[in-house]
Amino acid sequence: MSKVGRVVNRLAERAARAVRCCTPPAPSRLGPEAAACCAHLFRALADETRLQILGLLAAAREALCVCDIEANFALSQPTISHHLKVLREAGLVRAERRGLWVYYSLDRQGLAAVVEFGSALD
Amino acid sequence: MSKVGRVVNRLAERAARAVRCCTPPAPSRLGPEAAACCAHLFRALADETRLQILGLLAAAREALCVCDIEANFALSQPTISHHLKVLREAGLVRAERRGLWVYYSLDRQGLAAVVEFGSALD
DNA sequence: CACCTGTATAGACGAACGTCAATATACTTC
DNA sequence: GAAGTATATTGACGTTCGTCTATACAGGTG
Repeated sequence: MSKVGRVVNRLAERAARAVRCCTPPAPSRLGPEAAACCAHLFRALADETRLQILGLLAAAREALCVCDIEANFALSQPTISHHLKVLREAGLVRAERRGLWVYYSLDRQGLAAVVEFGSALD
Repeated sequence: MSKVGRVVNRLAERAARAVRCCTPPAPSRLGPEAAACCAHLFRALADETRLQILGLLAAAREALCVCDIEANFALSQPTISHHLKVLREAGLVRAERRGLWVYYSLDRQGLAAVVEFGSALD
């Protein structure tokens, strides 16, 4: 059976089961689209190296060039570049070119989103 | 060459490069052990389904049994059980057995950790 | 212009993850 | 204790992720 078919079957089966076991359904506080957006953000934070990069940028309190960041890890340059890209696309850091170097700094907006999420569910 | 060998080589090479390009090294605000711990937490949040489960529990403002949670998703029972386990082990939800059912509720401590992280880097 | 240096991208590979069907476990009821 | 229901665990499979090497691109310098 197709995947869609299986899903439909499962939902129909649930609808048929008239008696709910305990509490009535409550509308989630996090819609599917909001959840997808937050998941993208948290996926960027779900790696030890990326968290340490954020820690470095926070401690520096100023922009750092890639080679400075790279110097703190026993990882190849492309790997660091990859992590920076993930952080950038999640809105957690910003990049700025200065001549030959690219400087990265924290993007407070992304961090604010993290705090917001935690507070919203509380 | 072994992985360790490669890493050692890379570090030695960096030490040899006497001239740093721009800023002096700053101690990270997030040690390796703290980063690993936070990464574990965020990995649990890095999935759309798990975020929606948290949203459900937050909206309910009371414990929900697994079948109630399950009813909100087109996913198999073992899959939901798996997600609940991940959330449990991250300290984001708590489980409590009541007769035949297991009730899940938010664990504010885990959520507080998320907020703390966001604030700490700011 | 040719060359060098810093950063990004492409492609490959193994590990980890989300999902499922099948099965086991925990508890209740007859 | 046998049967039924709610939840957890196991093992398999395809996908995503982190890492690497090799290479491309961008911006300086002779």
